[in-house]
Amino acid sequence: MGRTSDTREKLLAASIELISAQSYGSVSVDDICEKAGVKKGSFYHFFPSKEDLAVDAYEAYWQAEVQPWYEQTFRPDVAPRDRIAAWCDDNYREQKATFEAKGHVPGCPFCSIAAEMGTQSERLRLKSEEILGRSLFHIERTLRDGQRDGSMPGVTDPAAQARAIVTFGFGAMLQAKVRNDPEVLRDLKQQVLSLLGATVPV
Amino acid sequence: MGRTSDTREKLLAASIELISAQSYGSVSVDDICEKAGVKKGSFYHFFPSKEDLAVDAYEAYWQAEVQPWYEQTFRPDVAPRDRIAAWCDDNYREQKATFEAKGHVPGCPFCSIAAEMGTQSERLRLKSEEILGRSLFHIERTLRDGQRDGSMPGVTDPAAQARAIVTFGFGAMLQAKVRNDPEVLRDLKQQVLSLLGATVPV
DNA sequence: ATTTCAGTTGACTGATCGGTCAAGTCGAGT
DNA sequence: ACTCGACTTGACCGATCAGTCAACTGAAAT
Repeated sequence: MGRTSDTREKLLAASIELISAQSYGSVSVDDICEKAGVKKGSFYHFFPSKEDLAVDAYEAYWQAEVQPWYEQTFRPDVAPRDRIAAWCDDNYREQKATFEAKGHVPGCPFCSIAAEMGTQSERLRLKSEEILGRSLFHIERTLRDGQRDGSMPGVTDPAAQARAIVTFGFGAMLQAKVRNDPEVLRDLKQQVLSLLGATVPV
Repeated sequence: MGRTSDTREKLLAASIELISAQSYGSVSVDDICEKAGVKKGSFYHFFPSKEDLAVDAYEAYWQAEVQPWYEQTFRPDVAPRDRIAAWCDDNYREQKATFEAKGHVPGCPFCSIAAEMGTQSERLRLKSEEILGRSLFHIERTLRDGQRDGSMPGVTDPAAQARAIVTFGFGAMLQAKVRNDPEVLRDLKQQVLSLLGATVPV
């Protein structure tokens, strides 16, 4: 019944691309529609509001782009230490590639929209919190694996140390954006792994 | 000749308050004028654009509020480790106080505007970078002091370790904003001090 | 007391904002 | 082949956006 289309997906893709490169507040519904090659009436056929689109777009972006990369990076057959190292290096490479292509370090899109809209849109904040929680989950599971197989003797409190790694990792992405210099992340791997070397639990 | 007024200062104060609590993009010139009790014509008598106001407002906010706190916190007569501890605790208390008063963890305003506008306004990004560099300066000087007086035996590379502390500290403020929970910062002091390899008495 | 000009005012602009709507179009299921 | 409704279209809405302007006001310096 009726026809189908990929308009919804085009809107999701256009919005995440524009908002990640700029910001939620500076990207208009018209901008998104133009980028997606869609008329505004169609936009409001699929999404009740710009905010609804954004929430769905971040979830779709995670599922389409980030989740597959996490599942690849945190494969159980990779040594725990190498999973963490790959996570750091991939983040570095990605930020560096965007910087060289666009001239700007974009930072983490989930963190950026949370920093911008966290106090104004509880739904956007919750979506960011949820997605960043999935990152934490992979890190924490990795630390537990490393603790179990004895390859990470520095891990004494996986939950707390995973939170520390997430804090440092996304903090470093933020610093790279502030300085607009991807080289801030060059030694991220060593810095994060050294967080696990210290036997001082929190 | 002519008259004087505090209109400029009122605009600076109103804008930093609104933008910190909301975001750059969602605060209009009209909002700022209304909060300052000033007509828009006066706004454009003092500032050529909203962006110019924001740059000046962040600098004025640093000079009026943050710089005095830093100079108090990082007084040379305070033991280096206590300076770092106070910096962490004050940040925790401030975020918690705002959360209890307004219901939202605001995060660091300089980081927030950099996350929002860093890729769009080079002037705003540079101002954030400059101000965050002043934080780094105080931390690094503290580590050098601790290294010199022997009270921080874990300090081997003050510049690098200061960058790590800044990365972790502002990363933690970002996580607190993402989760809208100031208690994320409760153990910031212990976590930061453990970056230095120092043992923390509890 | 007069001059002078920094500062103030409120009405105004054209563009753009998020969002609406009635009138279509067209493809999948029958 | 026809129907149903998912989807598309473009005109439209009132509000708000950043920014302008000429006329006005009043305090400080003379």
